[in-house]
Order: sequence, then C-alpha cells, then structure tokens
Amino acid sequence: MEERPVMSPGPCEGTDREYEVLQWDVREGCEVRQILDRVADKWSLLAIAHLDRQSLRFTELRRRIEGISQRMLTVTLRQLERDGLVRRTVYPVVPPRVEYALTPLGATLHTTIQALVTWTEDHQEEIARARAAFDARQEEVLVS
Amino acid sequence: MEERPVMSPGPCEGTDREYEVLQWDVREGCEVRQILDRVADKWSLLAIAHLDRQSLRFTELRRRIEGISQRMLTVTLRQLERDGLVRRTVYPVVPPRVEYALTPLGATLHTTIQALVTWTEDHQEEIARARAAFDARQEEVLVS
DNA sequence: CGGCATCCTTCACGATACTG
DNA sequence: CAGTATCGTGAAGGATGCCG
Repeated sequence: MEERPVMSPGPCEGTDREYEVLQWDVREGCEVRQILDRVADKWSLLAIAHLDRQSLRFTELRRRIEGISQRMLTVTLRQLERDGLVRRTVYPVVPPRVEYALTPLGATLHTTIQALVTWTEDHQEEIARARAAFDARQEEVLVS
Repeated sequence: MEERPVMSPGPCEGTDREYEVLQWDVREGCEVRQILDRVADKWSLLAIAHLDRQSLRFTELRRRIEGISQRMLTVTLRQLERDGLVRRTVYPVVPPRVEYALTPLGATLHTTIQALVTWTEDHQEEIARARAAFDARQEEVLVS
C-alpha cells in the first residue's frame, strides 16, 4: 500500500465556520485544502463528470476517460470511494463485474464540477485569444 | 524561461459544441482538458478565491495563501494573467508595487470556483466520516 | 518589493508483469 | 475483467541567490 494520504499533522480542529466564506483562509491548511485538492484533481474531476446519472464498469469508464492509465483510474476511484463520493458494486460473477456510480453526496458535487467543466467549454475561445495576445506581447518585448 | 506550456499538438479544432455537454468527451484531449487542468489547479484555485472583489499586492497574496512558495505564486499568477483571468498592474515606484486583480472573465470563473470551495467546506465533516468508515472497513479486512 | 534563474529533490504517474 | 505490486522516470516544485 503505497500512496495513502498522509494527512498533514498540523493543528486542525474547530474550523469555526462562523466567520463566513471570505475568511475561509484563516484556518486553511486544515482538511479543506486537502479535500479541495482531491476534488479538484484532474482525474477525479473527469471521473465524476462521466458518472453523471449512470453507473459504469471499470473498463467502460477507462475507455471514456481518454488517456487515463489503469493504475490512475484505480487509485482515483479508490479515493473517491473512500471519500464517500462514489459507490463501488462488485458482482460476484466470473469474469468479475464491477460498477461505479455516484453516491448522493457525489451527485451534489457533480453539479458543482459540471459547472466548472461547462465554464471551461464556454470560455475556451476567449482564453485562447487571451493567450495569443499575451504571447504576442511577450514576443514584442523579446524583439526590442 | 523554463516552464512554458507545451500545448499538446494533437488534432484539435472545430470542437462542435452542438452535441451537448454529455458528449463533451468525444473531442476531449483538446484544449478543454488542458484549461480544466490549469483552472482546477491547486494554487490557481486559491489565488482566484482570494482575489474576490479586491486587488492584492504580490506579498499580500503570498501571505494569505499559506504555504505557497514565491516561485509558485509567480508561476501561477503568470499563467492566470496569460489566460486573461487576472490583470497585473505595475506601479512604477520604488520599491516596486504590483497589484493583481480578477478580470471580468476571471470574475465569472470566481463564481464557479467559490461554489467548489463552499461545497468542500459544507461537506468536509461528511467526507471525514466517510473516510473513517472506509478505513475501519479496511482494518477489518486486514485483520481477518 | 517583486521578481527570475539555477540547482536539487521528491513523488506522482506510466509501463510492465502477475493474479483471482 | 478488474485489479495489485514493483520499478523507473520526468516533471513539479522547494530552496537559494541575485537583480532592478
């Protein structure tokens, strides 16, 4: 068992959520950061996005998330399962059949993640233009 | 100039957004994936979250994002600037004063990102419980 | 103060091989 | 099919030093 979360040992309790979102940083470094990392992770994002309202078998999921290695899909799904975001169902048949689906909690996260994905899709051209403009400006500076 | 995005040279044009979100994967591997990666990046997320409706100086931002190195803050801000999400303003005084703020585009992303942050805050206990339960189950299996 | 360049380490991840 | 275990590598990122 190699990559098991190491859980930063820092001081981390009583994350008084009273003072409101704008101050969410005062006690950051706590678990929020770690969870955010996991949840915003490249492969987690894609896995959750693809499990929208449907359960998928391991290989099926692997095919849909183009470019993911078997190893990373396994690791990612284990983490999501551990976090209670994905439910793993094993059918005791041979050859084995394992299905993955979002839990209710995972479904609520899906909504948020889908918003991020949609935002990206909707603004990719704008970003591409910004990049081109930025690079052009850099070019100028380099020439001069 | 070391880490400049390499821009995967794969086939990537005419990302027909006609077929709708559920099919956003057919042409993935395109820029969407790359942008999603950047935008969902650990430090990008935090930087954008902290630039909510206020501009901050470099050092101020650095102090608020606990744990970020100077190097990573610089790199992150450059990328966000290049993507048109953050505006960098240099005041020609000495010592130099540089302020960072969200662009209008960045502000729209902030909304989405804040939703993700809020989700994480709202569900951290639930996730902690899920993890504890999962780990307990693993323990059982190991003992047997 | 707000960087950039260099060096060096770590570890995330892919590739590969083996199993129930 | 759906994993697990092991190994090797590249790249991410921290530490440090210098500069306008």
